[in-house]
Amino acid sequence: MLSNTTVYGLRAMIHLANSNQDQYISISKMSEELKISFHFLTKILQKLTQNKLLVSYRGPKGGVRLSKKPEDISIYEIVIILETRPMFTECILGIPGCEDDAPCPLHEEWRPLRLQIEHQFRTTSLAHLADKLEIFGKRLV
Amino acid sequence: MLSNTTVYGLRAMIHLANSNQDQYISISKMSEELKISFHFLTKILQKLTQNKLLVSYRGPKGGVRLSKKPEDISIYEIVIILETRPMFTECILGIPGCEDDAPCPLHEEWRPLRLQIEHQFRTTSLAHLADKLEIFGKRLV
DNA sequence: TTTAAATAAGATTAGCGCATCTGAAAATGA
DNA sequence: TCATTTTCAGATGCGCTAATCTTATTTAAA
Repeated sequence: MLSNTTVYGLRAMIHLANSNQDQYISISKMSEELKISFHFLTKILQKLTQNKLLVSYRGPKGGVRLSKKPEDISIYEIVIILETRPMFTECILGIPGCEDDAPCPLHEEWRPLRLQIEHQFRTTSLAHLADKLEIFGKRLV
Repeated sequence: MLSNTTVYGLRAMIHLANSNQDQYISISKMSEELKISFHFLTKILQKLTQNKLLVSYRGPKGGVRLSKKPEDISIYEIVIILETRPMFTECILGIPGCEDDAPCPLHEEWRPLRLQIEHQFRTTSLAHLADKLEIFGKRLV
């Protein structure tokens, strides 16, 4: 469903939403806590930094932090940035040019589900997920 | 969402459901009509044959045919056979052991969507899709 | 000013699904 | 029996994402 890259990115972002927003969090620390390869995580967070979802700071005491409040970051944004395929729009049968006007046989059945998934992703914020982590003791590892 | 293998398999099965059930359909003919590499399609249909969804016959006039009525084959069965990942059960954050009792932060939001997708796949038959192809002129290529 | 800590960026390697190729086996028909 | 058609099965090559490695750059603190 989601690539490893996206999954790691989501976990890292939830972790950041659950951390102190006023300080930069070291990527190496995060990679240890989340059990993600440091170099790979660096690459992923770079992409999120380039796309303005994170702010980075180099040097000692450096790291990354969220660019806006966790309430204002949806997991939709993260997925769009990290996923190479257009998962919220692509045809379930992979038929080129499949759309409402020229649908594949599965189009009508798939459309509402696709929209529902997109809606859920758009309306789920990092803050919401971080709360769950905090309050209900859910896990990222 | 679905691998190429699964997508090709689904298209081929819909094509078969839309063909004469009483005769074997040549894989090479199908590969031409569906614009799928012959060798690759052969591999996919072999898997479906091994899993009893198709019956094959070698030699001249050979090919494959559905093992039961199109009404009785759901696309769920096809996906389960061809997809390597357990897409109807896996955690959206890829966290090992994530389940109702030990959920990840996204578990509650994802669960109903996952179940809905599974239900749609389980209740969509090849016959239904073949009808659409026939009646509404939808396309597989 | 120097050293160490940290991200940035590019190059390289590994693994896996995708796709192809080749030969074997089975069935038909002449 | 023999040639042809077809699926079956195993091996091989390709390409992309995943993962690693290396070097450069920035910054803080001693």
